[in-house]
Amino acid sequence: MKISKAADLAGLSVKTVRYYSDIGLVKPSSRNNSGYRKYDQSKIQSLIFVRRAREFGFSIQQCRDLLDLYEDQDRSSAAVKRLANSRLLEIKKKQQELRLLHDELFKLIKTCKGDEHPDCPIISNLAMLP
Amino acid sequence: MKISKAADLAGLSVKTVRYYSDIGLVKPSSRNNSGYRKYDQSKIQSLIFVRRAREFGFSIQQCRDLLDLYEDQDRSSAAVKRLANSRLLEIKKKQQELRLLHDELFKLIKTCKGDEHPDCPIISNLAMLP
DNA sequence: ATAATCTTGCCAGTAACTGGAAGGTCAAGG
DNA sequence: CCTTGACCTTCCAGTTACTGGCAAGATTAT
Repeated sequence: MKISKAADLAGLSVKTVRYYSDIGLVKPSSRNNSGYRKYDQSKIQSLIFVRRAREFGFSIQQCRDLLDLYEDQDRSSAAVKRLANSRLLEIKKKQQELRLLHDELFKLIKTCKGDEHPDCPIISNLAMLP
Repeated sequence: MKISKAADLAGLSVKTVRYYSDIGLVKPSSRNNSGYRKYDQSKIQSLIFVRRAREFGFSIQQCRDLLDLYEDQDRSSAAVKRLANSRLLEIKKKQQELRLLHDELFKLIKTCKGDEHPDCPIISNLAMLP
Protein backbone atom coordinates (compact mmCIF):
# COMPACT_ATOMS: atom_id res chain seq x y z
CA MET A 1 0.00 0.00 0.00
CA LYS A 2 1.40 3.40 -0.94
CA ILE A 3 1.56 6.34 1.39
CA SER A 4 -1.62 8.17 0.47
CA LYS A 5 -3.76 5.09 0.97
CA ALA A 6 -2.04 4.41 4.27
CA ALA A 7 -2.54 7.99 5.40
CA ASP A 8 -6.20 7.79 4.43
CA LEU A 9 -6.80 4.60 6.34
CA ALA A 10 -4.96 5.89 9.38
CA GLY A 11 -6.71 9.24 9.36
CA LEU A 12 -3.47 11.17 8.97
CA SER A 13 -2.07 13.46 6.32
CA VAL A 14 0.52 12.17 3.87
CA LYS A 15 2.90 14.78 5.23
CA THR A 16 2.47 13.48 8.74
CA VAL A 17 2.97 9.86 7.76
CA ARG A 18 6.11 10.81 5.90
CA TYR A 19 7.23 12.78 8.94
CA TYR A 20 6.69 9.77 11.19
CA SER A 21 8.74 7.76 8.75
CA ASP A 22 11.54 10.34 8.80
CA ILE A 23 11.79 10.42 12.58
CA GLY A 24 11.58 6.64 12.77
CA LEU A 25 8.33 6.56 14.73
CA VAL A 26 6.45 4.40 12.24
CA LYS A 27 8.64 3.24 9.40
CA PRO A 28 7.16 1.81 6.21
CA SER A 29 7.31 -1.95 6.01
CA SER A 30 9.35 -1.64 2.81
CA ARG A 31 10.17 0.46 -0.24
CA ASN A 32 9.49 -0.47 -3.84
CA ASN A 33 12.11 -0.25 -6.59
CA SER A 34 11.66 3.45 -7.11
CA GLY A 35 11.79 4.26 -3.43
CA TYR A 36 8.08 4.53 -2.75
CA ARG A 37 7.12 3.77 0.84
CA LYS A 38 4.97 0.67 1.26
CA TYR A 39 2.75 0.09 4.30
CA ASP A 40 1.25 -3.23 5.28
CA GLN A 41 -1.70 -3.82 7.56
CA SER A 42 0.36 -3.92 10.73
CA LYS A 43 1.98 -0.60 9.93
CA ILE A 44 -1.44 0.91 9.30
CA GLN A 45 -2.37 -0.34 12.76
CA SER A 46 0.69 1.37 14.19
CA LEU A 47 -0.24 4.62 12.45
CA ILE A 48 -3.74 4.44 13.86
CA PHE A 49 -2.31 3.69 17.28
CA VAL A 50 -0.10 6.75 17.10
CA ARG A 51 -2.91 8.94 15.84
CA ARG A 52 -5.06 7.92 18.80
CA ALA A 53 -2.24 8.46 21.25
CA ARG A 54 -1.57 11.88 19.76
CA GLU A 55 -5.27 12.69 20.11
CA PHE A 56 -4.84 11.94 23.80
CA GLY A 57 -2.04 14.48 23.78
CA PHE A 58 0.81 12.04 24.25
CA SER A 59 4.07 13.53 22.97
CA ILE A 60 5.98 11.87 20.17
CA GLN A 61 8.40 10.44 22.70
CA GLN A 62 5.54 9.08 24.77
CA CYS A 63 4.09 7.62 21.59
CA ARG A 64 7.39 5.90 20.98
CA ASP A 65 7.24 4.37 24.44
CA LEU A 66 3.60 3.36 24.02
CA LEU A 67 4.32 1.88 20.64
CA ASP A 68 7.10 -0.20 22.12
CA LEU A 69 4.66 -1.54 24.68
CA TYR A 70 2.01 -2.04 22.02
CA GLU A 71 4.38 -4.19 20.03
CA ASP A 72 5.72 -6.02 23.05
CA GLN A 73 3.59 -9.09 23.64
CA ASP A 74 5.28 -9.53 27.00
CA ARG A 75 4.53 -6.05 28.30
CA SER A 76 2.97 -5.57 31.68
CA SER A 77 -0.21 -3.56 31.79
CA ALA A 78 1.38 -1.80 34.75
CA ALA A 79 3.94 -0.20 32.43
CA VAL A 80 1.19 1.07 30.18
CA LYS A 81 -0.78 2.35 33.12
CA ARG A 82 2.28 4.22 34.35
CA LEU A 83 2.58 6.10 31.09
CA ALA A 84 -1.12 6.82 30.97
CA ASN A 85 -1.05 8.09 34.52
CA SER A 86 1.80 10.44 33.82
CA ARG A 87 -0.16 11.84 30.89
CA LEU A 88 -3.19 12.17 33.15
CA LEU A 89 -1.08 14.15 35.60
CA GLU A 90 0.02 16.49 32.84
CA ILE A 91 -3.60 17.02 31.91
CA LYS A 92 -4.57 17.74 35.48
CA LYS A 93 -1.74 20.21 35.88
CA LYS A 94 -2.78 22.01 32.72
CA GLN A 95 -6.36 22.04 33.91
CA GLN A 96 -5.31 23.63 37.17
CA GLU A 97 -3.37 26.32 35.33
CA LEU A 98 -6.30 27.02 33.06
CA ARG A 99 -8.70 27.19 35.98
CA LEU A 100 -6.60 29.89 37.61
CA LEU A 101 -6.24 31.81 34.37
CA HIS A 102 -9.92 31.53 33.61
CA ASP A 103 -11.04 32.70 37.00
CA GLU A 104 -8.70 35.64 37.15
CA LEU A 105 -9.45 36.76 33.61
CA PHE A 106 -13.17 36.24 34.10
CA LYS A 107 -13.14 38.42 37.20
CA LEU A 108 -11.29 41.15 35.36
CA ILE A 109 -13.65 41.04 32.42
CA LYS A 110 -16.66 41.24 34.70
CA THR A 111 -15.44 44.47 36.22
CA CYS A 112 -14.71 46.10 32.87
CA LYS A 113 -17.56 48.24 31.66
CA GLY A 114 -16.69 47.70 28.03
CA ASP A 115 -17.81 51.09 26.90
CA GLU A 116 -16.20 53.92 24.94
CA HIS A 117 -14.21 55.20 27.92
CA PRO A 118 -10.52 54.44 28.30
CA ASP A 119 -10.67 53.42 31.96
CA CYS A 120 -10.18 49.69 32.07
CA PRO A 121 -9.46 47.39 34.97
CA ILE A 122 -8.03 44.82 32.56
CA ILE A 123 -5.37 47.22 31.36
CA SER A 124 -4.72 48.37 34.91
CA ASN A 125 -4.29 44.85 36.12
CA LEU A 126 -1.92 43.89 33.29
CA ALA A 127 0.09 47.04 33.95
CA MET A 128 0.02 46.14 37.65
CA LEU A 129 -1.24 49.59 38.51
CA PRO A 130 -2.81 50.05 41.95
CA MET B 1 19.10 51.54 32.32
CA LYS B 2 20.86 48.63 30.61
CA ILE B 3 19.19 45.44 29.58
CA SER B 4 19.96 43.22 32.55
CA LYS B 5 18.58 45.74 35.02
CA ALA B 6 15.50 46.18 32.87
CA ALA B 7 15.02 42.43 32.59
CA ASP B 8 15.37 42.12 36.35
CA LEU B 9 12.82 44.78 37.09
CA ALA B 10 10.39 43.37 34.56
CA GLY B 11 10.79 39.82 35.75
CA LEU B 12 12.03 38.60 32.39
CA SER B 13 15.26 37.07 31.15
CA VAL B 14 17.75 39.19 29.27
CA LYS B 15 17.30 36.90 26.31
CA THR B 16 13.58 37.48 26.31
CA VAL B 17 13.90 41.24 26.54
CA ARG B 18 16.35 41.19 23.65
CA TYR B 19 13.94 38.99 21.74
CA TYR B 20 11.10 41.44 22.32
CA SER B 21 13.39 44.16 21.08
CA ASP B 22 14.25 42.14 17.96
CA ILE B 23 10.65 41.50 17.02
CA GLY B 24 9.70 45.09 17.78
CA LEU B 25 7.31 44.26 20.59
CA VAL B 26 9.02 46.43 23.19
CA LYS B 27 11.87 48.44 21.74
CA PRO B 28 14.47 50.05 23.98
CA SER B 29 13.96 53.78 24.43
CA SER B 30 17.42 54.37 22.97
CA ARG B 31 20.88 52.99 22.39
CA ASN B 32 24.12 54.33 23.81
CA ASN B 33 27.23 55.05 21.75
CA SER B 34 28.34 51.46 21.72
CA GLY B 35 24.94 50.11 20.80
CA TYR B 36 23.77 49.03 24.24
CA ARG B 37 20.01 49.05 24.65
CA LYS B 38 18.71 51.60 27.14
CA TYR B 39 15.33 51.22 28.86
CA ASP B 40 13.54 54.01 30.66
CA GLN B 41 10.77 53.68 33.21
CA SER B 42 7.98 53.64 30.66
CA LYS B 43 9.64 50.84 28.72
CA ILE B 44 10.02 48.86 31.92
CA GLN B 45 6.30 49.32 32.39
CA SER B 46 5.69 47.99 28.89
CA LEU B 47 7.86 44.98 29.61
CA ILE B 48 5.95 44.28 32.80
CA PHE B 49 2.69 44.70 30.91
CA VAL B 50 3.78 42.17 28.32
CA ARG B 51 4.98 39.74 30.94
CA ARG B 52 1.62 39.87 32.68
CA ALA B 53 -0.24 39.47 29.40
CA ARG B 54 1.93 36.49 28.51
CA GLU B 55 1.20 34.99 31.92
CA PHE B 56 -2.46 35.18 30.95
CA GLY B 57 -1.54 33.24 27.85
CA PHE B 58 -2.02 36.04 25.34
CA SER B 59 -0.01 35.38 22.19
CA ILE B 60 2.69 37.80 21.11
CA GLN B 61 0.33 39.22 18.50
CA GLN B 62 -2.37 39.68 21.12
CA CYS B 63 0.23 41.36 23.33
CA ARG B 64 0.99 43.71 20.49
CA ASP B 65 -2.67 44.61 20.23
CA LEU B 66 -3.03 45.01 23.99
CA LEU B 67 0.10 47.12 24.14
CA ASP B 68 -1.31 49.39 21.47
CA LEU B 69 -4.42 49.85 23.56
CA TYR B 70 -2.34 50.28 26.71
CA GLU B 71 -0.45 53.11 25.09
CA ASP B 72 -3.51 54.66 23.50
CA GLN B 73 -5.00 57.15 25.93
CA ASP B 74 -8.09 57.35 23.73
CA ARG B 75 -8.78 53.62 23.71
CA SER B 76 -12.23 52.34 24.54
CA SER B 77 -12.43 49.79 27.31
CA ALA B 78 -14.73 47.91 24.96
CA ALA B 79 -11.79 47.19 22.66
CA VAL B 80 -9.78 45.81 25.55
CA LYS B 81 -12.70 43.75 26.73
CA ARG B 82 -13.08 42.28 23.25
CA LEU B 83 -9.50 41.04 23.28
CA ALA B 84 -9.81 39.68 26.79
CA ASN B 85 -13.01 37.90 25.87
CA SER B 86 -11.45 36.25 22.87
CA ARG B 87 -8.66 34.99 25.11
CA LEU B 88 -11.26 33.78 27.60
CA LEU B 89 -12.93 31.86 24.79
CA GLU B 90 -9.64 30.22 23.87
CA ILE B 91 -9.21 29.20 27.48
CA LYS B 92 -12.69 27.77 27.66
CA LYS B 93 -12.19 25.84 24.46
CA LYS B 94 -8.97 24.36 25.78
CA GLN B 95 -10.68 23.52 29.05
CA GLN B 96 -13.40 21.69 27.19
CA GLU B 97 -10.82 19.68 25.23
CA LEU B 98 -8.95 18.83 28.39
CA ARG B 99 -12.12 17.80 30.17
CA LEU B 100 -12.89 15.31 27.40
CA LEU B 101 -9.34 13.99 27.36
CA HIS B 102 -9.24 13.71 31.11
CA ASP B 103 -12.51 11.85 31.40
CA GLU B 104 -11.74 9.40 28.63
CA LEU B 105 -8.24 8.72 29.84
CA PHE B 106 -9.37 8.45 33.43
CA LYS B 107 -11.98 5.87 32.50
CA LEU B 108 -9.41 3.85 30.60
CA ILE B 109 -6.95 3.95 33.45
CA LYS B 110 -9.56 2.86 35.93
CA THR B 111 -10.29 -0.29 33.95
CA CYS B 112 -6.63 -1.22 33.59
CA LYS B 113 -5.51 -3.66 36.22
CA GLY B 114 -1.94 -2.42 36.13
CA ASP B 115 -0.40 -5.77 36.88
CA GLU B 116 2.25 -7.92 35.23
CA HIS B 117 -0.09 -9.24 32.55
CA PRO B 118 -0.03 -7.88 29.00
CA ASP B 119 -3.82 -7.43 28.67
CA CYS B 120 -4.49 -3.73 28.76
CA PRO B 121 -7.63 -1.81 27.90
CA ILE B 122 -5.52 1.31 27.37
CA ILE B 123 -3.52 -0.34 24.62
CA SER B 124 -6.67 -1.88 23.17
CA ASN B 125 -8.41 1.46 23.08
CA LEU B 126 -5.48 3.25 21.45
CA ALA B 127 -5.25 0.49 18.89
CA MET B 128 -9.01 0.75 18.42
CA LEU B 129 -9.42 -2.94 18.91
CA PRO B 130 -12.90 -4.23 19.80
C1' DA C 1 46.78 47.13 33.17
C1' DT C 2 44.21 43.40 33.50
C1' DA C 3 40.56 40.33 34.65
C1' DA C 4 35.72 39.71 35.21
C1' DT C 5 31.41 40.89 33.80
C1' DC C 6 28.30 42.94 30.41
C1' DT C 7 26.62 43.61 25.98
C1' DT C 8 26.21 43.05 21.00
C1' DG C 9 24.70 40.29 16.81
C1' DC C 10 24.09 35.99 14.79
C1' DC C 11 23.05 31.10 14.23
C1' DA C 12 20.97 26.91 15.81
C1' DG C 13 17.64 24.21 18.31
C1' DT C 14 13.12 23.24 20.49
C1' DA C 15 7.76 20.23 18.94
C1' DA C 16 5.30 18.50 15.62
C1' DC C 17 4.23 19.27 11.89
C1' DT C 18 2.92 22.03 7.20
C1' DG C 19 3.84 24.11 2.74
C1' DG C 20 6.36 24.38 -1.37
C1' DA C 21 9.86 23.49 -5.01
C1' DA C 22 12.22 20.42 -8.19
C1' DG C 23 12.24 16.22 -10.04
C1' DG C 24 11.20 10.90 -10.66
C1' DT C 25 7.21 7.19 -11.51
C1' DC C 26 3.15 5.28 -13.20
C1' DA C 27 -1.63 4.31 -15.21
C1' DA C 28 -4.85 5.95 -18.59
C1' DG C 29 -6.30 8.19 -22.78
C1' DG C 30 -5.60 9.90 -27.59
C1' DC D 1 3.87 5.58 -28.49
C1' DC D 2 3.46 9.62 -26.16
C1' DT D 3 1.65 12.73 -23.16
C1' DT D 4 -0.99 14.22 -19.30
C1' DG D 5 -2.02 14.22 -14.64
C1' DA D 6 -1.77 12.19 -10.33
C1' DC D 7 1.22 10.43 -7.39
C1' DC D 8 5.75 9.80 -5.24
C1' DT D 9 10.52 11.28 -3.70
C1' DT D 10 13.96 14.47 -1.10
C1' DC D 11 15.13 18.77 0.76
C1' DC D 12 14.43 23.40 2.61
C1' DA D 13 11.84 26.86 5.01
C1' DG D 14 8.40 28.47 8.20
C1' DT D 15 5.48 28.12 12.30
C1' DT D 16 5.65 29.89 18.28
C1' DA D 17 8.16 32.05 21.70
C1' DC D 18 11.76 31.71 23.22
C1' DT D 19 16.69 29.60 24.90
C1' DG D 20 21.56 28.44 24.44
C1' DG D 21 26.00 29.28 22.65
C1' DC D 22 29.68 31.83 20.36
C1' DA D 23 33.06 35.50 19.24
C1' DA D 24 33.95 40.15 19.58
C1' DG D 25 33.63 44.56 21.67
C1' DA D 26 32.43 47.65 26.06
C1' DT D 27 32.43 48.50 30.75
C1' DT D 28 33.63 47.90 35.53
C1' DA D 29 36.53 46.45 39.40
C1' DT D 30 40.77 45.46 41.30
